[in-house]
Amino acid sequence: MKRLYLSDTVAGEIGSYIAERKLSAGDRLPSVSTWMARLQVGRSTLREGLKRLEAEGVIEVINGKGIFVSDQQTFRLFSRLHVTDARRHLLEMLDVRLVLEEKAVVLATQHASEAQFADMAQHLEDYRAAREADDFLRVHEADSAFHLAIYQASHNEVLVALIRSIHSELYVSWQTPQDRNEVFDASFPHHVTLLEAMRRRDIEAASSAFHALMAATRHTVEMM
Amino acid sequence: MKRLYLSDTVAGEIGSYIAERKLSAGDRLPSVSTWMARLQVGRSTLREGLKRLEAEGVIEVINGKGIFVSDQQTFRLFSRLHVTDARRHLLEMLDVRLVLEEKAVVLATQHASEAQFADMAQHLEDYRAAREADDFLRVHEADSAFHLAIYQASHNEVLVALIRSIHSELYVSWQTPQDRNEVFDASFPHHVTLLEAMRRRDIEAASSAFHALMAATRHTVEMM
DNA sequence: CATCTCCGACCTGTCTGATAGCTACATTTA
DNA sequence: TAAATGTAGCTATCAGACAGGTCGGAGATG
Repeated sequence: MKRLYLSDTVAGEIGSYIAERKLSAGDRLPSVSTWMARLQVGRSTLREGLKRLEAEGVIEVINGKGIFVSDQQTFRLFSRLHVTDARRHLLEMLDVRLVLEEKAVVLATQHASEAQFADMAQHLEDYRAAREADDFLRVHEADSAFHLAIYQASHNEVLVALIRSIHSELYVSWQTPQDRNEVFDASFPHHVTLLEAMRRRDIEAASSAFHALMAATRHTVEMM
Repeated sequence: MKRLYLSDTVAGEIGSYIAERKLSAGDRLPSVSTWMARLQVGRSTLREGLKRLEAEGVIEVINGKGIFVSDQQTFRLFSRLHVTDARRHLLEMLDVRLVLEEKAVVLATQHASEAQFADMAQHLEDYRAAREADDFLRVHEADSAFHLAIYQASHNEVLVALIRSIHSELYVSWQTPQDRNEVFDASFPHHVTLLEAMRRRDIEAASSAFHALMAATRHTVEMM
């Protein structure tokens, strides 16, 4: 049933090229004319393939410079989701985040290395320092980094890929300018408790600390 | 910093056209030459814009027919995930699926309407009939439809959007041609038990039935 | 010698005209 | 009536051309 277009084949071909050579962010790919000769296709066909890879976030084509491997793909998960009730939407997102991150917490408690725990501790320290300096941007960055570190420590690549993809859409929305202090002050102690529990490899305690953290977050959303 | 290319403007323009007129799946868009005249751009530029929208899953361009609004966006979550160990990858996917779908099961048990339960029952009946006819394609379709129905009955739009987006990548992979019978035969009874428990609004029973189902699936993967 | 300017090689962005192939539908034909 | 054919409209692809961005080196300038 699936129609096969040359331009899609081109996209696959170039994607394979990247995968096979294990190229990473910033690496440069052969030029358009090189690919035209190599794949024996016309210019427009090739560019359509490139455009598709670009839309998928695999590559970046820069005028005058060349074709480069992109650092990460960004998707638009909710771009076509018609959100009528913002508060309800936030609560639904929290539900999804809850189950994904709880899994990450459990896996991280089991599998995280000491270096990864140290990494998390550093993010928490940044968190505290930024809060003290009333630098909310950095507070949020540190908070994000802490949670991302948990996902990474889960050693589940699918989970990491998934959360990286939807992170911006899943986490950003509740950054209301109002009452930031409350949100952060309420959740910070739970962060500390969570990290300590994970470090002790105490799944029960880690899980319950995480639930307490999410309960606090949910509470602030429900108050909105 | 963000460079503005005409082809991206085109994509935005056509996207707006769809949003403004609230077009939905299957609706037909003006032809390429119409757009060329309307936006005053060349054909290749326009087609690059279309290719981007196509990659984002917004539209579908079919040779000889025209340009149509697509029913769902599909993004490629694992396109850049270098999978070295297929078996481990499958197990990781199962972990992610487990937590997402368990949440869906619980929510569906609480919130599903009778019509939605009837829908699930119909899919199960299709499942059984297809299995009897040894029509594995339809077996898989019915199975997919059953699980998707659970997500939809959860009434959590974020969950639905998420699972719709990654469904093809999260579920397709273990369709190994070999031993299909075993997989399906082992899991079918659990499907029935699961539906009955949800229908009774018995969260405990539904949850444990779902776990049994996933345990069976995990078992077959681990045997691979 | 150090610095600046300019030019040319190489790259991508866009346009245009032409051709082939696909699809749906009306028309003709057996 | 049903199959074959013609046709209009559409997308897929190609080839060539030109404009504009980027970068580094040759040469001018001090």
